[in-house]
Amino acid sequence: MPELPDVEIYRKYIHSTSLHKKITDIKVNAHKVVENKDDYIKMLIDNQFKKTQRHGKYLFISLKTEKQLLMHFGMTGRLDYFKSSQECSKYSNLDVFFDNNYVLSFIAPRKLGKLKIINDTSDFINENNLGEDALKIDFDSFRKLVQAKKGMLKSTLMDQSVIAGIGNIYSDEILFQAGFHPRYNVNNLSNPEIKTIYKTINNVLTTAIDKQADPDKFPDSFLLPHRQKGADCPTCKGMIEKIKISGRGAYVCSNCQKK
DNA sequence: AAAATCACCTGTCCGC
DNA sequence: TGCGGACAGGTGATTT
Repeated sequence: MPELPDVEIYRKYIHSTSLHKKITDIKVNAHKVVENKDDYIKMLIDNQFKKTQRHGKYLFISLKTEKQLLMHFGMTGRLDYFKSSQECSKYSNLDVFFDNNYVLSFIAPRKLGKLKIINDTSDFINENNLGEDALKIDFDSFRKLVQAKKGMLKSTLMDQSVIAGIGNIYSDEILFQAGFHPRYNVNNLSNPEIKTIYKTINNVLTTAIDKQADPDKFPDSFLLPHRQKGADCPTCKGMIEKIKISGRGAYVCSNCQKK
């Protein structure tokens, strides 16, 4: 479930479980997901996690040496920290063993995740053409970026080179709460409307983080607990419909969301 | 430039 | 209950 709020929860998870412990061993289970060669990723052994940092949907873990371990969760990635006497998930891509006999597993059943040792986070962000983090960008920069775009609002929100962190689920939530249809043309937005969207992004993402990114804990006024075809809109009790945008499912209340 | 489609993988859900 | 197809919270390449 890895959009910005989920990745932020994972960041906190690593922060509270895995820092400042000696890494005694690692096990690479999915070579497709771990981009480095075996002898290179082995630099984790005898190393330590020192610090966590998130940018959009990417998580960076600083090592005791100058390097960083990059995590990207794809569509199904998650983490688990457990006693080494317990059994690892059969979908684990990488296991990191600590000297306290605990293990951190990076688990991505569809192998769409990515793990990699990198030298510098800002180089990585630049090379991968990532925009500013959706929670850190200021309004003026956001407004300028949006005004330079054309096309559908949902696509703009999900474009990681514009702002980083929003994916399919949370773009639906933001559009629902801001009251715009996913196909709404960004060119038609007024300044106050851009401001509304900016504030909604902030509100939705911070609320989601606050609720551990668990839709079951979200307020009932959110779309997410109702995000299925034929469900009742929490605002107008009309029907939530499913449409397709760029091959992705988008859920919308055409009564509440401006076309 | 933006949108759609496919590919990458594999588990789960839905309909017959 | 069983089977096949569609679909899944991401990204990147390719085509229209």
